[in-house]
Amino acid sequence: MTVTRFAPSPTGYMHIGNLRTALYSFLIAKHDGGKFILRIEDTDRERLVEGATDIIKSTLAVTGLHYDEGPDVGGEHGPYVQSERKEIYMEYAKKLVDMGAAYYCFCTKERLEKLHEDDAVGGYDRHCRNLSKEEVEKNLRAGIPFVIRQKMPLEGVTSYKDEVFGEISMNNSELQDQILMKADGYPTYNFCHVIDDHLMGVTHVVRGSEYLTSTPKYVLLYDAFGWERPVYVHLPLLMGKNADGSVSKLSKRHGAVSFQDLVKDGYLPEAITNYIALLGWCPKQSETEFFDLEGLKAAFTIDGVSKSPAVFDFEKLLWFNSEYIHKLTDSDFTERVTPFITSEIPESINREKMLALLKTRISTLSEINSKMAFFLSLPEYEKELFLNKKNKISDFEIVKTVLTEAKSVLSSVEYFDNDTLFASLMPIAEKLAIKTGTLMWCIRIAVSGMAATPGGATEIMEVIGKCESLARIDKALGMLA
RNA sequence: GGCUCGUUGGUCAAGCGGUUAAGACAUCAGCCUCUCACGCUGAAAACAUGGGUUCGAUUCCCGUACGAGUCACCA
Repeated sequence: MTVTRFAPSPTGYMHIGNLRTALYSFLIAKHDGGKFILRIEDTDRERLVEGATDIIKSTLAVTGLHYDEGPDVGGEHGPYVQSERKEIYMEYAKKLVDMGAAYYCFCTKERLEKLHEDDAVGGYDRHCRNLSKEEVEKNLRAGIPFVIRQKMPLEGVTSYKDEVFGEISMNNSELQDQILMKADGYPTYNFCHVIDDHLMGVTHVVRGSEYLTSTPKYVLLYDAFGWERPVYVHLPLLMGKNADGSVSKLSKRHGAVSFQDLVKDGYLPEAITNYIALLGWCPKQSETEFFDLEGLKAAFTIDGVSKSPAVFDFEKLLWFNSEYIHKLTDSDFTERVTPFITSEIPESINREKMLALLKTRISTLSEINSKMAFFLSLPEYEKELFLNKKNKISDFEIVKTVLTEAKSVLSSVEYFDNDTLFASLMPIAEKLAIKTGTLMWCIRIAVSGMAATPGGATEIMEVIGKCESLARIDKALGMLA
């Protein structure tokens, strides 16, 4: 059975790149009916951020990335938080030392820093690699702080196969004797993820391609323990476009890059998921780009994952989002957009009609406020706005005539719904021998005060009602007098 | 700098030795229309570069350029 995991470290918000990794990891498992595990990698005690784990969990929940095993839900391989598994790592590290694949290192931070500054050395000089057993015992007994390092082969080549990138080989001489256990007793990522992945039965390791070149070290660990190596699936990076046109790893300076920021800006979780699924992956033979989670599960295969980094395109996300908003039923839309509405909507407004009109014209939920403002109060406008070349309105006389006629017709209309209004108003066009467009242009400007509006004149009047419509027409007439 | 990886229109991308090199977003034009939006139609727009291999390379190999990642008691 395919078992994958998402193993974030709780250091803050949920980056969109992380979410994509979680998504792909989830999909790879679910495509095969496998298991998806959430594991919290909190071994860096200094970067730990309060509440970060909750953000991770809630993000996975709203995007539908439900995990079969993990904190809260449990499972047979728990605990799923690394800080609660501390003893396990030391045990395995010591095993490695006994096998001669790792060693104690008593070098001080100061010494390491000095090595670091000296470019000629190029990393750790393996000073403690050949300490005698007696020396190690003595240091241990003396309570000298230590770390445990992996003993890399000095020559030869280590290779592994990645499902996306193919065969990757590194000269062992390139490999540092990396730290497995830190002086504070916590393991490093380099060590504990291997232990956990093995213990938890993870079959496919899915993660960003920044791990491509360190994976040989992990593979060596599996080999040392005599464990079966997992299938590696490294994902292309997500990039952002800089102001000067260059690209770099997607980060805050490119805009809202955390899931919650995007949601706060009015993006729908399902639109975000759909869009990021397509960044670095393409379905084999598909006519559509629209996928819900079920569709993704069915369509997702690793051979559709690309190798080259993808630039995150906010324009396209925006398009996906507007498409998803348009597809919402009116009641779903109302439910989801309401929390974004910041101003009071008066009773006189036909709220339902207004939202229906706006639904197909906004791209993010937060746009609702600016788009609906003119319904609530008439914006200031110049009378020149009535002039319109296409509708052959070159002077104010015709505007005045139209509005005067409209006012008298409207006064006797009882039900202000779109169809009735349209039917009542049309005779004016006939009477004055003008086009529908000309007639409606004058009225629409009067009731909206804007050149471009969501919906036509009659739809707008349906929303604001008889009283307000007539008041706005009166105001226009006053301006023109 | 060493190592690893990548390079098809502005962006996401299909292609997997022979194609008029798909499609989507964005852009532009036209149509539709009670303005806008939607929708429809169309346009412009790409195989980084130099060598091979081959009857034939976007596709395979090598070099170059450019880009990215990585070289932590971070993950």
